[in-house]
Amino acid sequence: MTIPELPKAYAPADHEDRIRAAWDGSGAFHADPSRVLNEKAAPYSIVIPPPNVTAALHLGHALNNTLQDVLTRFHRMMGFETLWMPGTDHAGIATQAVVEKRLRQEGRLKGSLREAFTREDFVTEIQAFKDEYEAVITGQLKKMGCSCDWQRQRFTMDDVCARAVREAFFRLFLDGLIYRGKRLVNWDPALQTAVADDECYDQETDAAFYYLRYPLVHERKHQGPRDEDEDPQPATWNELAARGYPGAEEFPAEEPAWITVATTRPETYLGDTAVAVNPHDPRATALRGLFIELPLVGRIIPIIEDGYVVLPRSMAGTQEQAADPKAEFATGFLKVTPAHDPNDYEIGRRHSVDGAMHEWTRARGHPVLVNMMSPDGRVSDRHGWTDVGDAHELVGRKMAEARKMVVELFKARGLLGDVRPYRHNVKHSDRSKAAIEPYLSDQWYVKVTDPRLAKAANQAVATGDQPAGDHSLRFHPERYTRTFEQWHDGIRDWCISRQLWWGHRIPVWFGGVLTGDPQEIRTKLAHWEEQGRLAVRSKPFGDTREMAVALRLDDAVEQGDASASDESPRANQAFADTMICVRGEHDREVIDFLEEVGFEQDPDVLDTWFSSALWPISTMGWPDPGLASKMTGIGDFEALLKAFSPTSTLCTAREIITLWVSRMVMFNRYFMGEGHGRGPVPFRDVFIHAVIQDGDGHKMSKSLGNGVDPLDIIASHGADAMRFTLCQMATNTQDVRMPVRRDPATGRNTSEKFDLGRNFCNKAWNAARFGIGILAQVPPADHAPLAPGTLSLLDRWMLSRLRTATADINAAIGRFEFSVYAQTLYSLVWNDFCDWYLEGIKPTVAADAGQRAALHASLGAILRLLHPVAPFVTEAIHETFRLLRSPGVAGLQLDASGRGEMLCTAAWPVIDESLDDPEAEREFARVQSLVTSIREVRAQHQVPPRRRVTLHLPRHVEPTWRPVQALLSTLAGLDAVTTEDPPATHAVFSFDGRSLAVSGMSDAAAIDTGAEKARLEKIVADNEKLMLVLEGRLANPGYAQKAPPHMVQQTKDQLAKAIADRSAAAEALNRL
RNA sequence: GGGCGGGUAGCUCAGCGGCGAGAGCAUUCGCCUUACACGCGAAGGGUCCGGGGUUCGAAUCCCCGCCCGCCCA
Repeated sequence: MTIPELPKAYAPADHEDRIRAAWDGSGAFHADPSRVLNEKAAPYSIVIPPPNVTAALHLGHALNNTLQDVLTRFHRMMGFETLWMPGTDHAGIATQAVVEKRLRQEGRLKGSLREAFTREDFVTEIQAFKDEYEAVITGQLKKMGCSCDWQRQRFTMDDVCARAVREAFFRLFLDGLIYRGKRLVNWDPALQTAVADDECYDQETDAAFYYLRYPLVHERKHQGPRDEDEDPQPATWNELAARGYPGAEEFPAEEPAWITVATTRPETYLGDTAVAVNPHDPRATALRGLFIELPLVGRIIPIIEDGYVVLPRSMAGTQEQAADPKAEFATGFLKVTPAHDPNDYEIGRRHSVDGAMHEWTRARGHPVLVNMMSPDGRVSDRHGWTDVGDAHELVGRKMAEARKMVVELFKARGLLGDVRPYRHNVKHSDRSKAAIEPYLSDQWYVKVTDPRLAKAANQAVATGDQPAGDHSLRFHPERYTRTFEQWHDGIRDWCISRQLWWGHRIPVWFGGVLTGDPQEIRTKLAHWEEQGRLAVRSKPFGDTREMAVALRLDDAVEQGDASASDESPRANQAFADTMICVRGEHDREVIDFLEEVGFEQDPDVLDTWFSSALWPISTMGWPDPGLASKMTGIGDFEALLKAFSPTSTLCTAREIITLWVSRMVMFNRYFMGEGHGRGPVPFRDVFIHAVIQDGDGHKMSKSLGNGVDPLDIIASHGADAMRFTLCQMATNTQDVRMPVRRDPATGRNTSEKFDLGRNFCNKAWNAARFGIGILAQVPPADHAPLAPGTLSLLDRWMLSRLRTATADINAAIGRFEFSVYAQTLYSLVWNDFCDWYLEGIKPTVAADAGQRAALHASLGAILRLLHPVAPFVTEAIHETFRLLRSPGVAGLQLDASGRGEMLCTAAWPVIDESLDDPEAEREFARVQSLVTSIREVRAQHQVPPRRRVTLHLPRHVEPTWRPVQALLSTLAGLDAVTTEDPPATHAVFSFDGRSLAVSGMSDAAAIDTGAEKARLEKIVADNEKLMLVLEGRLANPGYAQKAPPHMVQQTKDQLAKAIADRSAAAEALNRL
């Protein structure tokens, strides 16, 4: 058989497509769950963190997926039945925003989205966009060499995953873990949806502090039903003075008194429900029992005491308080607008449960939360605000406009104090750039505060005895356990509704205006409920303290709405409070009936993380694998879930711990544990890797648009080079900076950082080219595997190094130390195999069958060890390498796995301990050391590499070098080793405390004495310096007494050698 | 505000009680030595952020401080 010669350089583009096609064609990455269930192989599984379909992948994803592929390929070669489940995520808001922007750029969308498109048409647009980007992303992953099970690829909104989402929602709803309530959210008035905190950014804005005077009044005197005509009685300065209010006497005694609030958002005063004062404020006591009458509106609100209120600088009790920048602007009085400010919301919560606000507002029938804005960002009296009073001219105004008007109205009434310019951060929406309005709206929540969810998640990481902790989930690096735990400790209920069109629609129908007989409807609902096809709940439900606020607000809203539209006949209000969750997405009978009688489905969609949280099980067909098989035509879903769930490892970045990992753990434990939160975790190990930053230290992200396309790097350096470099950078550091530059020739990004990987791949390629070239020349003898003991020193050394490296690599991958894996390979291949082994065998390998067997074994093992990180180049080499035959070396197994001829399914090397050869390692280290010394001398005398020199050894030393003389000559470029005295033109060097000589360095009659003198002087100086250090150490009495004896001995030996080396060099210097 | 990480060669980073503190790139010198110039051989280059402490011994452990970054409020 003729073995083809490999090209001189590895050109990735010449191989990658061919090899990828071969992998695809072989089905090598398709996991077979039956092998697990039949106990033919142990399972190893990973689910991909599904990339968003909003944009192409960047280098951060390249790192993430490279590491997953290393794990996947490693375990596949180790003999595990290995599943790497690929897929993509629909990314609700991000994708919707991107498509909306695109439509605008194309001129196909002007004005409001909701007016220009129907929901259905817009979703069709997004669907097309998703198809486009899903293909781009899949293409990127394939080009990177990811060995995913592509036949099983999923999408978070496909039928299989949608089924899981529907079931999960239904079960949580049924179990009372989902509720609907009013909460403050970040409201984007342009997109008209709630947005998450991480979808907002702060922008410095020039604004102002407005000082508004709020009149003080007495509570009306009579109890009982409120008399609308009874005006509240103003409190006068006189009275305040009598109550001991500091400074009251400076005002006209009989005039109505007021306090001043400072605010940057005067328009929200319409929603004020209290004024707060710090309990340490000297004015607080004097104000007890007094109230505020909101100008124009006429609403009476209480004065409450709360430590959150910033004291003005003049009253600050501590330095810290005075240093608060707000203290400069503060008046000590804070208008409390719980429906329009998160801090005020918290104050509202604190005081509504058992505080003054609660008692008082309850008695007056006033809500704690007054919402004065409509979803499009205008002042509105239709969303929970009834007491408009004289403020009606503000209704319908945009918030910014209302601000100006409020200021004017206060000014006209003499109620405007100062206006002071103030620069501060204002939250804006990432997607629309609109200023965020804190906004109270109806949202759906998962009650993750329930112990079955958050607490169960924490139990998974806790160490200790059951049931306190089961330690079934481990983070790597371990420190991230704390992040995970603290998140769950401080967790708040999870808002899962988004006011979008793209996503899983909330499967709940509300009672509206109904037609039909309530009794009949009830009967049907009960019947279906019994069949498990729907779940019925009346709102409100739940009983937490937190909800008390929301409930009171719900009441308020109902009052407001009722006055606004009082059309519905009372009989049909029977289902006004009814919420119905329909279990089956395609249960037409139920859905059609509900809609016929007037129930309407909630228009909102679920937060994307809700479906992501189910990813490890939804992709495997939960809850109905049989149905999943029917839907997809993939037959073995049933076995898939049994064989591969829970998965083995999750590989992701740290900001995902809270967003995604946490939710997967909660859901997996809940749904796979029959509702008690003690089910299995979705994965045993979570590996957190570094974040890739751009050259400016910003995180590469799809939304920032600073991502570098892996395909650019593949184009300039090749996929393996990119993978190796990324792997080599994956240390336990938190961030990796990756500056790139645009190559003017191609217009693509590239970076010199990847030269490391490219050079290494080329080095491996050429080593293989050389090795294969030698092995192809001589047909192998028909021979049993060679015993290591029969091999040469160099071969035994190489096999010993290989065995150590393999053990190190196994351990490194097991501990997720990817950079250790890469670096171990680098030095094994480059330093040991190329620099020493291949150089050393050149003169002998042609005639030494044992050496050829060792070469074959080494090369075969290296290809396998290298494959997980550099799959293309190794597979390309293997195409030729596998044609070679070799008797092999006993103790080093390079079996085929029996699953095809390709390297990707070859077995991982198993190297027996018997190949450990410390004696060979020691002996060859001595050779390396002498070779290096000779090379130093050669370099200093500028001896050309081709020129051979002669080594002169003392007669009694020579025998110790005789066995390795040939090796020494090869590596150091010697023509002879002699015991004869050197000729006049020679150079002396110190080795092992002895003075050795080299001659024949040039044809000139004399050597360069200047260079030689400088060289020797440096040796003397270096050794003298070292002697000082070592002598100092030994002179320390504590050292000899307390340090371990072998340390002391080592120091003594070092010192002896330094002294000998110094004197050898000094002697040579004298002779010169 | 709470939590976490980092500061080591010109650059990017390893090392985390005991090596004269390392690697890759960059720099300098010599080489197109028949696997590889994406290469070979050699060299120079360090108050291990600052200050205390523990220890026979600290880049490494502890305390204080100064910078930089991330996550969660």
